[in-house]
This record gives sequence, structure tokens and C-alpha cells, in this order.
Amino acid sequence: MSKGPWLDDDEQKAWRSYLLMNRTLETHLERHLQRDFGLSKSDFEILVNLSESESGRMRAFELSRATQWEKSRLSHHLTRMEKRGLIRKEACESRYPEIAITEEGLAAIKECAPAQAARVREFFVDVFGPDRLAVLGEVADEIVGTIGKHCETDCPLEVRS
Amino acid sequence: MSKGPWLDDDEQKAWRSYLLMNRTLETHLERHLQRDFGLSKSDFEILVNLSESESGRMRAFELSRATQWEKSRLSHHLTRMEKRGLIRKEACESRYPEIAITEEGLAAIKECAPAQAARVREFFVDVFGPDRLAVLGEVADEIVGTIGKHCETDCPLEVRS
DNA sequence: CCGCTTGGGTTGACACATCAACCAATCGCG
DNA sequence: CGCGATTGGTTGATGTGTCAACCCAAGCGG
Repeated sequence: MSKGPWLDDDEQKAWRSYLLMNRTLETHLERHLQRDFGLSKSDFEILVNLSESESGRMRAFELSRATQWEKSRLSHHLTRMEKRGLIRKEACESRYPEIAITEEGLAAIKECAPAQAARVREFFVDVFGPDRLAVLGEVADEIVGTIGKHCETDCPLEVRS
Repeated sequence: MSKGPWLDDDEQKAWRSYLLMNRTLETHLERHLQRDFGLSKSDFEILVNLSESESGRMRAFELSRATQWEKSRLSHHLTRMEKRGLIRKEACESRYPEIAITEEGLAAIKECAPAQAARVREFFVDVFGPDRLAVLGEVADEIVGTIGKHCETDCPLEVRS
């Protein structure tokens, strides 16, 4: 109907393959995380960050930096996670609460992380293989860098931390 | 705190670079689509599919196959888009309505597609370059294939159309 | 001291996605 | 024919993300 395409054929094909890979990988990983452990990708991301910190506790803005989430999204999600007992907001000397992972949260992530890692390995790492994976890593960083540079002026994207 | 990592260092690094690239690219593209043209990524996807069809009209289940969306998501989104005048559900001989792109919808996508394509080229295609892009395309297809194969039995993922 | 901006964080309204339940027509097949 | 299963599609409840507005304390220029 409309003339398109606006990318030439090879580019178009690669781009669409990439998009499909993304969607497939994401939905597959998330589906299993949800089905087998009752965690969403978002829950997982928060728990990973907390569990990797020394003390198991972080300030909200640190999490915000680490995850690249908007602060309101983070705030909403943390209150939900607190209601489910995965984290706790606890007061400390400096005004603002610290976010602490609970026993339950720690147990949850320790349980699901190996399975998740295995899937990433099976469907991503191993399919790429070491060489192509290394190349991807490079390109990915270049792209993040390019976008970061491009946005320095006009958009408040915190990619350039 | 928790011992991790569950992937070794190189794998971990590549995987995280990839995740960050995804997020960065996605939010960047979507932000501009939204800001400059008032369309979401979802709107765009539907409009692209409709505008690429011969007649500018498709059945809902065709769109569902093309986009890999769940039918309820599609249904909800189409009613929203209809309210905004981007598409129309029109009755035809066979029971079920056909989804038709409106003048307004066609105008919208014709306006934004070049800009969108330019961004994809600038931040994705050109950063990869032809060789690495070709490689990515191959790997992406392999990954989709692998997951599709793995899911044939237990999950109703429609990737294997 | 005042008033301003900035930074960390919450809130509410709304858009969107997901899940399960449902509806209606059609198909397969005894 | 009859009836269960499948298909295409809608609906409603609920969980999640986004945007803009707001709150409050601290820093700072005057």
C-alpha cells in the first residue's frame, strides 16, 4: 500500500531479525521467570542489584542509576515489592529510607538465578559462541556510546554516568 | 552479598552490554516517536503492518500473527487506536471485522517513518556496519530458531508460523 | 534572614499489558 | 444429526509504566 521500505533490503532484514530476536528472547526468559518463580523481569533486576551490593541495601537513587529506571517507576515498583515481602524500606540516619533485600527476596533470587543464567547461556551465549559474542559486546557498547553522545545536549538520559 | 556471578565474566559482560543496548535503543527510538509524532512503538507496529498490506486492511488474527501479540492485547489496543482515529474496524461479508488504516493513520505513518528509519540507520545500522550487521542477522535468526525448536512441545509461542 | 533552585522521593491519573473468562460460529466426527 | 473441540474475537480485573505535579529538606546567593 505505502511504498516503503525506508531502509534498504539488507538493513531492513537485519533490523527485523534483531527485533524478533529481542522479543522472542525477552518473552521466553520472562515467561519462565514468571511461571517457575513468580518473579517479573523488573523484580529480578531489582533483586540482582540489591543482592550484588555489599550490604544488601541501597538508596533508591542508586537503584535508579543502576537500572536506568525513572524514579517514579522505581518508587511504584518498590512499594509493590515491599507489599510482597521481597524488600523492605528502612529508615536510617540520613532522611530518605534505604532499600534492603529481605530474607525472602534473597531466597527468591538465589533460587531462580541459576536457572535464569542457564537459559541465557543456552539461548544466547552458546548460540552466539565466543567470537561473535565478543563482537556483539563491542558493538553494543559503541551503540550505547553513540546514543549517549547524541543525547548529551537535549535529553536527560542518564546513560552517561 | 550473594556470591554470583552465574555467568563467567566475559559472558556476563556481553550479556549486560546487550541488555543495555536494547534498553537504550528502545527508549531512544520510542521517546522520539512519541515526542515528535505522538505515536507509541505499538501504534507504529500496527500502522506499519497495515500500510504494508496491499489493501490497507487486515483481519485481526493476521495482525496478531504478524506482530506476535496476544489477541487480547491486540483487541484492546485496536479499540484505543480506533478511538484516536488511526484505524477503523469495518464489517465485511465474513463475520469478523476487518481492520482498516484510516487516512489519518496513513498520514501519521508516512510522516514519521522516514525519521524513524533515519534513526535506526544512524544508531544501529551504521554503527554495526555491513559486515557485523550481516553476522547479527544470522545469529538473530539462529536464536529465534533455537527458542522456537525448544518450545515446540511445551509452549504455545507462535514463533514457528 | 530570605527566597530560589536543586535533588531525592512520593503520589495520582492515565495508558498499556496480561490473564482468565467468556461468546459465537465453525469443524470434525461418531 | 448432535456435540465437543477449535478458532477468532471481546471483556474485565488487575498489575505495571509514564507523565506531571507535588513535597520537603538542603544548598546558596543576595
